[in-house]
Amino acid sequence: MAQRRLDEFSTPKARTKPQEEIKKEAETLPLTEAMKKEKNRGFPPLALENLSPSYFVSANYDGKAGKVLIKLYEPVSGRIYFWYDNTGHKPYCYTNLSQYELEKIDRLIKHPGFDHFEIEEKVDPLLDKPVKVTKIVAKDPLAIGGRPQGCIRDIVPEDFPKVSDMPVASESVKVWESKIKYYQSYIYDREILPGMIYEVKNGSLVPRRVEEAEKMVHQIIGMFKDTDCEELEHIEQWARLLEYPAPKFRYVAMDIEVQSPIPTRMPDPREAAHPVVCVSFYSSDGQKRVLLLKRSGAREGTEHLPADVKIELFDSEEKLLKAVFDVLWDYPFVVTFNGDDFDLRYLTHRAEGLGFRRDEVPIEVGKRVCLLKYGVHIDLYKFFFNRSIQIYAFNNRYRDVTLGDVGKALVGLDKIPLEKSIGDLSYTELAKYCFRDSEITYKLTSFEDELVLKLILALARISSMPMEDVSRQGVSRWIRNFMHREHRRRKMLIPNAEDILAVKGKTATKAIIKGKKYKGAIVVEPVPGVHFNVAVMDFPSLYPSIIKVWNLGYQSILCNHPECKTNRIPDTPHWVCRKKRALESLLIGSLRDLRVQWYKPKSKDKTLRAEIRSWYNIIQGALKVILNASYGVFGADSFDLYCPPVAEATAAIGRHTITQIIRKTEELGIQVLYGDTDSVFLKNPSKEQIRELEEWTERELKMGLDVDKVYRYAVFSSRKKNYLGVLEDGSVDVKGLTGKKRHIPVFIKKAFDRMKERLAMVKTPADFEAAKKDIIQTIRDCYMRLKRREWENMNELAFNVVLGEELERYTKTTPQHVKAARILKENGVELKAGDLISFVKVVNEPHVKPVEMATKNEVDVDKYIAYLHSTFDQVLDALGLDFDEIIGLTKLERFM
DNA sequence: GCGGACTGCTTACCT
DNA sequence: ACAGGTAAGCAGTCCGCG
Repeated sequence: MAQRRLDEFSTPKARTKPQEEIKKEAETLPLTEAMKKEKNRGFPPLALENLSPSYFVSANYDGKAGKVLIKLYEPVSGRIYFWYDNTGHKPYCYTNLSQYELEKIDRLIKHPGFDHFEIEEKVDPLLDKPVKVTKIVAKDPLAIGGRPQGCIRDIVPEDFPKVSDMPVASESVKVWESKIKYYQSYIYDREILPGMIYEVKNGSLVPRRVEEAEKMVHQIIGMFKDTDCEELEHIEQWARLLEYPAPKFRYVAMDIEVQSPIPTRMPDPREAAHPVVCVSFYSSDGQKRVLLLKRSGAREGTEHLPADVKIELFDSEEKLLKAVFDVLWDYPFVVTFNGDDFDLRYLTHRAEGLGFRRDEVPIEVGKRVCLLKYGVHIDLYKFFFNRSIQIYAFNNRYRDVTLGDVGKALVGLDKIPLEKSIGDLSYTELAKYCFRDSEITYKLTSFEDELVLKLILALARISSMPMEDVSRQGVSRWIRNFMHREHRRRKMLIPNAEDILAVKGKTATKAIIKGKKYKGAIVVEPVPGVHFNVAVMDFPSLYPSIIKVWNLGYQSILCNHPECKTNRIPDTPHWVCRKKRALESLLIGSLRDLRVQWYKPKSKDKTLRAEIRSWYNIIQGALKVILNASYGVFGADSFDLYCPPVAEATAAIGRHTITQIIRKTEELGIQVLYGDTDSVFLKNPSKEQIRELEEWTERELKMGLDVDKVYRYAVFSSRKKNYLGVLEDGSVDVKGLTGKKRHIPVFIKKAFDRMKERLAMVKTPADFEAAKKDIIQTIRDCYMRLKRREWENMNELAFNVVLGEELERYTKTTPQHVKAARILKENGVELKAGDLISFVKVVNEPHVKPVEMATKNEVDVDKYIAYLHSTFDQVLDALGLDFDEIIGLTKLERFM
């Protein structure tokens, strides 16, 4: 297959115009007032021939210019430059109807957005053969799709059967690629790479070569020289994307405060009925500012802010907003926490209400996002809310996605607690409070060498998405987009989801859990008890390895070659293609290899400079996030390349793999204590046995099995996904035990943590006797304090449970936290899905009360003792202890 | 009318 | 808006019980 390398692209075939000419055109466009006013500063800031190397950070469709607009960030000046498309690229979609047939469709030909037809040869990946399709080219993206009615993509299948001479079923009329965002389509077609470095030459965007990075790419290729050609090509492409340097970012963090008459309620940003009384900024180039609105009756206050914070007092809100907007017209990156839904939205509507003209406001308000006309807005709330980011990039270090909790967990900085409402604060109290929020937002962006921005940049490169989109969308979009890029590059039609499903069908195995689509992983029954010297062996990224080694993808699974039907997937009726490599297998497989063999080791290599190592660590983290989701997306019907048999096959091969490992392990005379999905826990294996197992796995299964960690000892009950392991250095892994779940009362958690600390000190089996005595004491102590109602405050007894749904939607049952939430609501507290409910168990109906309303004497102590019991049982039976006996003894003592 | 066996719902966790 | 598997507690239902 003749393919161009990614670094060779970008000499657009179409006639190009220099940006000056575009600028002249832009000047004839109806320039907005603000644009004219900004012109002395050079607005729009065009990317001209002499532009220094700049990062492609964002792309959008500029409706006024009717062109794609690309934002380039030039790190030396710290400014954004605009580059408008000058190749005449137009939006389009494909159809299997011929030009002749399409011409009969009146509504299409007369559509104001219709431009022309082209005939193109493409490969249909579901048929695996070349097809001729008609490209319907439009004048603007909304003509293809996006309007509620009368779009080309709907007209074609609706109208053709009616105008056809032959009876045609509307399902046989196909339209492809009509739902791809226009600027994404542009990015794929022009093969420009978001996040990478560009210059402007003869009006075109040209990639800038960085020799140092190319050298590393070369080194990586050398390391993978034994891999086959097709795979190597992809390794090279990924490596180039990941080795090129990141810029130093120039950015500002922002936060606003609004004075609302009802302090418990968040002001509505659509109405923006109340004044913006304070705005703070904290920037990478040293600006620390608090802008305050003069309020009648406000006290000066006595709080101290850091000396370098500049406080500015405004006598009108208009002037304050103008000063805020000046900052937003200036910075290439603006960072907020929830700015999409609050800060930027509120500012915009407030400004409208105060009579600002549209073009004086630097914000573009969308349905769910707020973008900037000049720079790039990153909403950290959206980014940290992303489950994959939360779990895999930050190892679940923060639990609630609030500025305070994320700040505490990642940068050790909490919000300032407020006892009064915003309106009752003095100037300095308000300034201090507001400034702290900007400070946390800033530090969440700057910490660990600007990790967050670099992570977003790396993900933008991998997924070919603008930084704004990548920071707001989920991992399935990232994966979809790099798959789309590859389809376009190979001139493959991007299949419609319903066609994949129709051709490849559904699943064949039966899930254990009711309502699931197919059978998943194996969990081995644990051997209860205390076990010394336990080696945990696992497959690094098992599912991506399977996708790679077994050539899994929507094309290859259940392919139509008769000779492949014998290439069976164990434990399923499925087979997989022998003849042609699937794209998913290639792309995910090469990413996996790069992470495991290059980025993971480099991120730990102490011989490298700290900043290089930190970049490698960011990259391996980005790859981890993508690889961890790369199997799940095939089983998610929201994914555009949804293919249930691919997900099912992956899980089935996983079961087959771990089953074989267990069989081989036992053959080698090693006891398997436990295992889950991709891991086995081995009792006291010898070095020799481990080596033999590793070699056998590599040879027979073509996959690496590593020793992940060795526990000095591990404690298992009979429960799956429940254990405690003490590592050689004394640190303790607790998995799944109630004692670590976040909803349990602090009072019980403290006792559990004491036991954990005591167990960490145990080195030999003999040490256990003393440890058991101490643990018994801990439990008795906790029990007695409950019985005597000796706790410091009611919060210690609170269960903290997330409200998963809106309150009204609990119709089938009423769980306890919902009961407590309803009591809160009756008392005027506003609650929504995602809120944490803190409640205490009490004696009288309905047996729960919100913490703040409960008193010491109504606490149902026995319920807490029962909870203490079940929490400790998970460990006690393995230690040969019995909760009732421990408690019984104290009862005896009391009566003696 | 009441208690035990059972199922279903909900949340939090593991890989 | 990535997947399935497991634990735990409680809500709700059904059935038997002179």
